Amino acid sequence: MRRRDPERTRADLLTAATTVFAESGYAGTTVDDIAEQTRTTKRMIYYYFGSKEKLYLAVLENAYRGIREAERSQEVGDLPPIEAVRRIAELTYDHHLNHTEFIRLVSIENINHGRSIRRLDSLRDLNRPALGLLEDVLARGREAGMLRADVDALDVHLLISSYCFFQVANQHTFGYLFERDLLAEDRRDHHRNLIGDVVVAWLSAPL
Amino acid sequence: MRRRDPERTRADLLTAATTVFAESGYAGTTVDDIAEQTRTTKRMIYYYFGSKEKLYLAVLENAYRGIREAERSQEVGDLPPIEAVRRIAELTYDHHLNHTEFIRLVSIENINHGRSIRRLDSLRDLNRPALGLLEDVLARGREAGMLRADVDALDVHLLISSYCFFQVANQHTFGYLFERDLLAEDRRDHHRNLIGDVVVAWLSAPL
Amino acid sequence: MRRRDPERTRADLLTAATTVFAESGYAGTTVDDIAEQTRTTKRMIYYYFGSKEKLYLAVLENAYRGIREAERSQEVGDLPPIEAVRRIAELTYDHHLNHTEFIRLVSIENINHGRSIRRLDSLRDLNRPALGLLEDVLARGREAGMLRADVDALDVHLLISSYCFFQVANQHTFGYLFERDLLAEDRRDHHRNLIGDVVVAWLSAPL
Amino acid sequence: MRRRDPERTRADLLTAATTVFAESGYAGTTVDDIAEQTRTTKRMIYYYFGSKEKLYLAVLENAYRGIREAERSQEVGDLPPIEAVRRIAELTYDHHLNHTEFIRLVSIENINHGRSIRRLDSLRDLNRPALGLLEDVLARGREAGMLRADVDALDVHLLISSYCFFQVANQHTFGYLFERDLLAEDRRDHHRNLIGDVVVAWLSAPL
DNA sequence: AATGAATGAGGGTTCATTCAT
DNA sequence: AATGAATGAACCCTCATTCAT
Repeated sequence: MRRRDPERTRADLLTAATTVFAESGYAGTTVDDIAEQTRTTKRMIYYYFGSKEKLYLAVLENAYRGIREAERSQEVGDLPPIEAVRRIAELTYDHHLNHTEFIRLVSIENINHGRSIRRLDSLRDLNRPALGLLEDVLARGREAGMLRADVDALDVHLLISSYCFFQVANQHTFGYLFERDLLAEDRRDHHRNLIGDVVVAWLSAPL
Repeated sequence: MRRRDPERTRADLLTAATTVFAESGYAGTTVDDIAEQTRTTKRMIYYYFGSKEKLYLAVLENAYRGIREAERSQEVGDLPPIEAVRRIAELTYDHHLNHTEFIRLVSIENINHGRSIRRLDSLRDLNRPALGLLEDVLARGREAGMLRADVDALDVHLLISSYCFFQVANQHTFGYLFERDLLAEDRRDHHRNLIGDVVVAWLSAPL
Repeated sequence: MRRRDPERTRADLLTAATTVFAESGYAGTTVDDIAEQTRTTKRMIYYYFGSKEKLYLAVLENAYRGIREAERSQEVGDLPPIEAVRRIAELTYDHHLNHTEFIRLVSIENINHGRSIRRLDSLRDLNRPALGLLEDVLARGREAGMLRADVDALDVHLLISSYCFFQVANQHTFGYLFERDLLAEDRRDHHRNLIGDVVVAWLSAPL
Repeated sequence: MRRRDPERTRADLLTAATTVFAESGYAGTTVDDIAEQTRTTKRMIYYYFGSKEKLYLAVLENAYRGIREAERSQEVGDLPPIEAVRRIAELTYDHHLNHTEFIRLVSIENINHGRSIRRLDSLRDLNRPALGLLEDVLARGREAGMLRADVDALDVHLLISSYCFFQVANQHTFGYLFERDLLAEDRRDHHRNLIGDVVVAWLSAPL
C-alpha cells in the first residue's frame, strides 16, 4: 500500500483527480471514481484535501501551474518579427494540442462559471510567459516598422488562443457536424500553418 | 395545471430544461431542478420525455434547430466580396454574443465528448446557412480576383467561430486571469472590428 | 407494504422516530435506526420529513401536543381548595410516571439547548390545562382564605413538576447512587403522597 | 507540545472533554471536538484514555468527585433545626446554580440510561456530605420536637434536589414555553427563598 | 392526459480508531 | 512519552426513476 509517504500519496490523488475531473467534469465526477484510480481509498481524499471541491481547486491550481511552466520553454530566439509572430502562433498551436487535458479543465471551469478559479488568487500572479514573449516581439516589430503598431498583445493572444483552444475543446460537435476530425494527424500541419498565415497577414505593417 | 394542452406543457418543459442544462451542465442538473422551473411536476418530464437523457437530447436538438433558423436571417446582399467577408465575420460575432445559452450547451456537449449529438442524425442534414453564405462570397471573390483562391470556406468559418465562441465560452477564466471582461459593452465594437480586420487581411488576394 | 396510505405511512414514521429519539437522543439516533422500526425504508423519512432534524422537530411538536391533550383530562371537580391542590399534585405525579417517553424527549431537548423547541412557535399557544387548573384552584382557595395568597401558580407548577420530572428523568443516576429505585411500584404511593403533603403544607394559609 | 508533563497533559484532556461532553452530550461529541480544545492532538486521547467511552467515564467520575468535594464545604453550624433545614435548601440551590456543567453531565448520563455511572463503583463509596448534614439536622430537630419525625432525609434531599436540578436542567424548554428565564439574576432570591419556605412548611412539626 | 407515492442505488462526508514509528 | 498517517464502517442525504391509479 506504499504507506508512509504522504507526499506521494497526495501527488497520486492529485494526478488521479486531474484525470477524472478532466474526463467527466466536476459534477460528473464522483469521489469514488477518483479513488478507483488510486492505490488508496476514498477516505484519503478527505484526509488530504478535505472535500471534493477543495480537491478540484487543487487540481485546477496545479494544472495552471503546470501549463505556465510548460509555456516557459517557448522562445523565438532572434527571429525577425514577422517570422517570430508566426512562430508564436505555431508554438501555441502545438502547445494546445499537447495539453488537451488542461483545455478540458478550462472548459469545465467555464461551465462552472469560473466559480473556483476566482478563489485562486495565486494564479493571477503567475507569469504568463506566452504573453510576455508576444509583447516583446510586437515591440520589436513595431520599432522595425515591420508590424502594425496599433494592435494589443492581448488581442493577438486572444485570436491565437481562440483558434487553438476551439479545435480541441469543440472537436466533438464541430467534428461531427462538419464531418471533419479537427485533430487528425494529417491535418495538423495545415491548421498550424493556417493560424500562422492569419496572424502574419493581419499584423504585417501595411505597405 | 395547464392541462389539456400537451403541446404547451411539452414546450414549457423544453424551455425550462434548456435554461437549466445550459446553466448547470448535464451532470450538474437534476430533474428536480428542471421541474422547479415549471408549472408542472417532475413526473411530467418522464411522461413527456422518458428520461433525463432523452430530455437533454431534445434540448440539444431544439437548440441547434433554433440556431440554424436564426442563421438564416444572415445575409450580405450584394456587397463586394471583401466587404462581404467582413460583414460575415461581424454578423457571426453578433450572432454568438446573442446566443450565449446555445454556446454553453455546445461546450457542455463537448465536455460530454459529444456523446449525445452523435445520436442526432437530423442535425447533420440541417442547412448550415452561415457556411453556404461564406462559400458563395468566397466564390464570388475568387472569380473577381479579390480574394485568395486557396482558402476553404470551412477554415474561414472555423477561424471566425473560434474567435467568437471563445469570448463567450471562456469569458470566466480569461476574464479573471487577464482582468478583462471580454463581453463588456464598450469593448464589443473593438472585438467585432478586430475579427473583420483579421479575416479581410488574411483573405485579401495578395497584390 | 401497505402502500398508498400516506397518512398512515407518515404516522408510522413519526411513531417510530418518537420511540427511537426518546431512547437514544438526537445525536445518538441514526436515521437507519428509525427506519428499522418501520415497514418502509429510510428513504421515506426524507420523502415525508425532509431531514433528520425536521423529523425530530415533528416528533417534538407531536409529543407536546399529545401531552397537552392528555393534561386536558385532568380535573379536580369541586373538591375544596386544599384537597384540590393535593389532587393536582397527585395527578401530576401520575401523569409524569405515565409519560416517561415524553420526559426523555424534554431532557434531550434541553441537552440540545432548546434549539429545536424554539422553532415551534405553535407550542407556546397550546393551552396549558394543568396550569389553568392550578390557577383556578389557587384563586378559589385564596378567596376562601384557605390557601396562601402570595404564591404564583407557575411557582407551584414548577415545584410539582420538578419533583415529578426528576424522579423519571434522573432515575438512573439517583437510583444507582442512592441504591433506590425511585419508580418501584411499591414506592409510588409514598412518593405521590409526599408531593401532596409538601404542597398542602406549603400552601395552606398560615393560621 | 507540553511534553514531559504527562500529568498535565492528562488533566488538560480531561478538562477539555468535560467541557465538550457537557456541552454536546456523549453522542453529540466527537473526539475531534475535544482535541480541538486542547494543546495536543486527538491521538493523545487514545494514548491517555484508550477510547471515547473511557474518556467519558473518566469525565463522569472526575465530575462527581469534584462535586462531592464542593459539597463538603456546606455546613449549617449550630443553627436551630428549622433554620438549618432552610439553610440546607438554600445552600443546595446555590450549589446547583454554581455547577451547571455538572448538572448537564448528570442529565446526559441519564439520557444514556446510566450505562456508564453503573461502572463506577467508586462513586457509591464517596461520602455524600449533603445527605449526612441533612440527616444530622433532621435528627436534631426530631429530638427537639421541632421537625416532623416521619420524614426520611433522602426524601427531603430528593425534593430539594429535584427543584434545584430542574431549574438548571430544564431551563430551555421551561423558559421558552412559559416565557420565563428561570435563572435570571433578579429571580434567584425568589427561587432560593421559595424552596426554603417549602421545606420549612413541610418539615415543621405539626402543632 | 396526467399524477401522487414510493424507492434502490449511490453521493459526499464524518466517525472512532489503529498502524507504525 | 509521544505522534503523523491511515482507515473501514457508517452517516445523512439526493439521485433518476418506477409504481399504481
